[in-house]
Amino acid sequence: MARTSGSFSQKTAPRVAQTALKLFAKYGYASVSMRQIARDVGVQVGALYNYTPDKQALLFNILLQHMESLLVAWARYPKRTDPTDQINDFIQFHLEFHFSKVDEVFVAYMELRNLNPQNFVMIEKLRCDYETVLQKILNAGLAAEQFQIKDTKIATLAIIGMLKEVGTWYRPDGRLGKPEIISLYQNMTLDVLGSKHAIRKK
Amino acid sequence: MARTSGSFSQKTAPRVAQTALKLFAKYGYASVSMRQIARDVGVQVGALYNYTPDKQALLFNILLQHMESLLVAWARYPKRTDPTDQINDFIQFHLEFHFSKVDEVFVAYMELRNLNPQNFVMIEKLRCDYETVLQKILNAGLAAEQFQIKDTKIATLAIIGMLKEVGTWYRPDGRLGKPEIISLYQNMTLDVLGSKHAIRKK
DNA sequence: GTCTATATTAAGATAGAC
DNA sequence: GTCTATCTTAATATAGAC
Repeated sequence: MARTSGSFSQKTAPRVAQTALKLFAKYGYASVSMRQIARDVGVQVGALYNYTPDKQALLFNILLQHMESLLVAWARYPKRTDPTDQINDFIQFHLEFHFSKVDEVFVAYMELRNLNPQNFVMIEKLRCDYETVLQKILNAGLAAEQFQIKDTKIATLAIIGMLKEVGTWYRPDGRLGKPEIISLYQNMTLDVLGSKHAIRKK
Repeated sequence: MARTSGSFSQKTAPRVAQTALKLFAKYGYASVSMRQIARDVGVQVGALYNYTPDKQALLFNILLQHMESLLVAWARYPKRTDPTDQINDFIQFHLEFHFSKVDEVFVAYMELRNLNPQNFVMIEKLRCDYETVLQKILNAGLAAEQFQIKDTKIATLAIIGMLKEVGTWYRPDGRLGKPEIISLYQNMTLDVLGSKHAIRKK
C-alpha cells in the first residue's frame, strides 16, 4: 500500500501542522515524538522532514502564526472611542478568538519554555504587544475617569489571568453558551476596573 | 572519589525530591531526565532508584505533598465568620502560601497531564477540594447578601485564574512587596464579587 | 514526496560489585 | 547506599532508492 509518488503533498502540509498542534496540546511538546506525529498524519517519519526542518520549528510556527493572527485580528477589529466600550469589545474579541483556537491558545501558554532562546524572544515580544493592548485601554479609562484602578499593571495581569483560565474549562457543550460567558466576563472585568457600570448592576 | 558507602543517605533523600522539583519547574517533567536529576543531586543515576520506584512517582509525590499541605494549612488557618473577612483571609492565605511555594505551584499547574491516569484522579480531587473552599465562601457571602454574584462557579474560576497568574510574574525583588500585592488582590476580588467594600474605595 | 533503512544519541530502569 | 555497567527501547534526524 505504498503511496503514489507526489500524490498527497498538498494535503500533507497542513495535516502535519494540524496534527502537531493537536498532539502538542494534548500531551505536551516534549512528550510528543516525531514518530507519533507521522503516525497520526499517516506517513513515515522521514516524510515529515519535507515539511519542517525539525521538531522545534513545528512548535515555533504554531506559536508565531497564532500570535500574529491574534494581533492582526485585533488590529482589524472595529474600535470604539469610549474606554468602557473598548473593554467590552476587547473581552468579546478575546474570548471569541480564544473559543475558536482552543488548542493554539493552550499550546501558546504551556510551551513557551520549550522554545529555543531566539524563538522565545520573538514570541514573548508578541505576547507583550497583546498585553499592551489591554493596558492602553485601562490607561485611557483612567484618563477619562471612567475607571478606578490602583495599579494598572496588576489590573492588566489580573484580567489576563481571569481570561486565561477560561481556556481550562470551556467546552462547546458546557453549561454556558459563548454569549453568556462573554457577558459575565465583561461585567467582572468592569468590576475589577471600578467602572461605574457596577451601579447599573444593582 | 567514590563516596563512602552509606554516608550520604539522609542528605540524599530530600535532595532528590528538591532537585526533581527544581528541574521539573524549570524545564518541564517530560524534558528532564533521570540522569539530569542524578547529576544535579551529585550521584549516579542508579542511586536515584533507592529513593523512588520511577520518575512518575517523583512527580506524583511533589504534587500530592503540595496539595495536601495546602489543604492542611488552610484547615489550620483561623477562620472568621464574616464572608468579606473570609475572602480577605483566603486571598492572604493563598498568596502567602503560593509566594513560599513558587516551584511547587508552577509544577502543580503545568504537569497535571503528565500524571498517569490514577495519579491524576487523586490530584484532581484535591484541586477540586481547594476550589470548593473558595466557592463556599462565595455562597456564604451571597446568603449574607454581602456579594452580588451572577454566577458563583464562574466567579470562583475567575478569581482562581487571577490568583494563578500571580505565579507567572511574582519575583521577591519585584516592584511590589507581598503586602501590597495581597492588598491589591483583596480589593480586586471584592470588586469582582460586587462587595460593598467598593464604596469605601471611592 | 514518500519510502525503507540507518546513524547517532539518549532515555528509563535494573543487576551485581563494593 | 552508591557505584559501574548494561539491557532495552525509543528519540531526532539523515541518506538514498523509487
